[in-house]
Amino acid sequence: MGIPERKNRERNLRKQQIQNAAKELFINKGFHSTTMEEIAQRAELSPGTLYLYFQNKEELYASINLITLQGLFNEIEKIYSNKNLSVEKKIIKLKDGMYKVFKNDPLILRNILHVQLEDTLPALSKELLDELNKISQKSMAMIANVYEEGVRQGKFREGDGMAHADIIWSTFTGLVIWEESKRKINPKKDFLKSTLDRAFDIICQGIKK
Amino acid sequence: MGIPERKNRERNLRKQQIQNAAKELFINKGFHSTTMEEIAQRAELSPGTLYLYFQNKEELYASINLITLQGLFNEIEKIYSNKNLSVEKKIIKLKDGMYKVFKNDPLILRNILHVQLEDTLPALSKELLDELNKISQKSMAMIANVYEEGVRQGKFREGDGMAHADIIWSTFTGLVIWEESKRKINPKKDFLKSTLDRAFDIICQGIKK
Amino acid sequence: MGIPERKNRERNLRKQQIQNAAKELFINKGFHSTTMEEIAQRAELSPGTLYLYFQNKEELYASINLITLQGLFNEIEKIYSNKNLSVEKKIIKLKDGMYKVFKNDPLILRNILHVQLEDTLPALSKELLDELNKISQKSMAMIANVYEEGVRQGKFREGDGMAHADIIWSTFTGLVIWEESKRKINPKKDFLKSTLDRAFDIICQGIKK
Amino acid sequence: MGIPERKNRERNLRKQQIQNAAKELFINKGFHSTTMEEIAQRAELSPGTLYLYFQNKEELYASINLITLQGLFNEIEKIYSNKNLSVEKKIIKLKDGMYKVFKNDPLILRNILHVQLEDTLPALSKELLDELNKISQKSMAMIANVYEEGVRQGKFREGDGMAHADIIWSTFTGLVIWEESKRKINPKKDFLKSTLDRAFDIICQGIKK
DNA sequence: CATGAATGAGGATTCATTCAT
DNA sequence: CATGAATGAATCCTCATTCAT
Repeated sequence: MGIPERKNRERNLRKQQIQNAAKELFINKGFHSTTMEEIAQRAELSPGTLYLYFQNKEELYASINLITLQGLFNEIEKIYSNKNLSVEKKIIKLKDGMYKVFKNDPLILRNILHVQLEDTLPALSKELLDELNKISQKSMAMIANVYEEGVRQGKFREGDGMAHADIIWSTFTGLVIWEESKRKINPKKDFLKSTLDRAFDIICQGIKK
Repeated sequence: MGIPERKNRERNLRKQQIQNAAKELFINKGFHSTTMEEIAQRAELSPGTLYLYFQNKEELYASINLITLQGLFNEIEKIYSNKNLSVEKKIIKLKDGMYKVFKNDPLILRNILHVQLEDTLPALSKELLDELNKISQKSMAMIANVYEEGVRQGKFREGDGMAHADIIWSTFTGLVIWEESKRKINPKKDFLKSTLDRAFDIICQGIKK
Repeated sequence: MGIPERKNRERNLRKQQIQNAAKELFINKGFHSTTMEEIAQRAELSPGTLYLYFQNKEELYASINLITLQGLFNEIEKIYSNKNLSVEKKIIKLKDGMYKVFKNDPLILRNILHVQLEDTLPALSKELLDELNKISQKSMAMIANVYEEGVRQGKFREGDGMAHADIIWSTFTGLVIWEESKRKINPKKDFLKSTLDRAFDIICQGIKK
Repeated sequence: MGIPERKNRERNLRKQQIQNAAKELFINKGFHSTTMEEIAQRAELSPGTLYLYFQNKEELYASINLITLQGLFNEIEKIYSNKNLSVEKKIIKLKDGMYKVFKNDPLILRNILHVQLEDTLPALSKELLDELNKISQKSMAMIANVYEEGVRQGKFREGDGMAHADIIWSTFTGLVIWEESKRKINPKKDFLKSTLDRAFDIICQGIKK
């Protein structure tokens, strides 16, 4: 205990201070339209200081994603390994969990999709890219397991677990992107939650035996 | 018909020439990473000329999406106004129609998704923005109508038409990008058709009364 | 005649306009302390315009040196290929030729020396770097040949041609900058010509068999 | 002697520690490409500490030159005043002495020439500039005396001492710059010593009566 | 209409220097 | 004395847009 620890803690606090400022701006204005100057201003620091904590703009951007990505994985895993939940409940909970993560960091989905479309927009580091893929694969496998468990329990119609994981995941992402883009045109109306609920209600009905 | 008409026709051709060049670049490189210079080069025109047909970069970008949206929703309209189809069939047909369009021009969806995913574009002219909104709203309204017709016929569960249109549309788009991205990792396996069928089968089951 | 030719001519004029502005600044302030903004201002252009003619600052810098080297190369070649001159005369003439070039454009040597003295060789484009090296090597090779010819004719002492080319070249450049700097303290006295003559007289004596 | 002296001694040691670190970096990377941060790191100090010993970067740079400049002067003087050396030997020794100093601090020549070329790169203080000029003039005078001594002894051809000092000095500096710049392109080959020897061999032959 | 050279505002990044601890 | 985090001015370069031809 002592000075090194405190220093380290303070350093992490500063990083978070910057990440918080950056996150909000990236969400509202996008990667390109957000300037380092703006981030610095919002973080109440000078531009140069940002570079003491992050090598460049892209790394700062990437670091924000990494955090939320871990959050997404954790959320899914928590639900997946909850022994007290029925499979039907688990699917609903999965949706709620993903929604919670997304609400906290709307960037995450955008970035996952950018990676998928091999968009070179922000040149994410190979490290983060691998991390992204690894986590998303692990998450999909867990969702697939939930479905297969339901089939085994005679609750869900026969079907490939992976395919249904794709459906669950795609419905979620598709809705999020769509509602997000609608909110750009009419920022006041946010139907995401209710539409998501309805969609997963339909899915639950649809997959029941 | 006469000189004014010919002039107008020529003007539209030029616009298309520019839009085609821009479209490919925007799709491959994104909005910010594509320069007007590049677009001009690919269109075999000079940068200045672009501004004779489009007020600015953003307007050009928006106009492209207008085209894509129009093509897509023409397909929807065709199915919508087919009097011989039951509402259940219509939903299946909608999926097949959209699938056909995407199979025919896989770039279309990516382009639309790029709109949704791209950083914010502040300076769209009110005119174009309205046009974009009008078309997308009309199209979604058609899908909504199909659902509501189903409700009226006692076939579908009670529910907001618009919300279900969003669900149908989102499920479709979500699945397409997801499967497309998976095919990049394993190009030989194309599960899109079967997964789409399964997803809409689930939806149809799920919305049934 | 024709538009392309005129365009080309104008383009070259612009390049020269920029090079002239840059040359003077680079000479007076060095590479690092000269800003592109300053160059643009002196050339009565905007900063962006410079980049229409030169890829970056370093390329602009290199291009200036290319010009200077080329002038020098031409002079050396003229003497080298003159069949009527004995090797002794050629060495004297080389000195006179270099002196002439220098007198005609006193900036030349300073500029070349700046390349040599500049902190770090700027990351010149491979193209330009090759060109620079090629010319300087060809020039040195010609001087070396003159010496070796003298050796073959039994007039000069045995010795490596290249090493003697270095000596001849270095004596010249060394004297020019030295005398030039002395003239700054006492502008009226110009001993360069006579000191150069004496130096090459000594060299001629010294290399004689 | 006592505490103040020790303090002073320690202070000078710190200064040297910094100068040594800086010297190596300046030699290898040049003035502009060397950062204070790097110097601090190599000196195992913090950036701020550097400013306790030197007002700014340029003064640190200048202080290094002053040291070596004294070394150069001392070397020349030592040879000059050595009663046991013949004038011919003295000229050879002068070359060796200058070479030794240069090898120890390659910056020195670069800086002397920068001054001559009125390069404002590092804004050397007027103090150092005067010191530079004074020392170099004294050194030149000593070299001139050696030549004139040779003339008086009937060993060298008639001629102005100062002019021959210029020739000797210029040949040396010219060769050093030239070989240094060649070594930038091909760092492995270092012909300076042998070419210098040859050059002074030629000069000695050339000035002999 | 078309051109394309020129513009110049703006952004990421660097680094000498300072100052609170 | 020493530290090293923070500063912010300075610089290279880009690119959407304009305008004289």
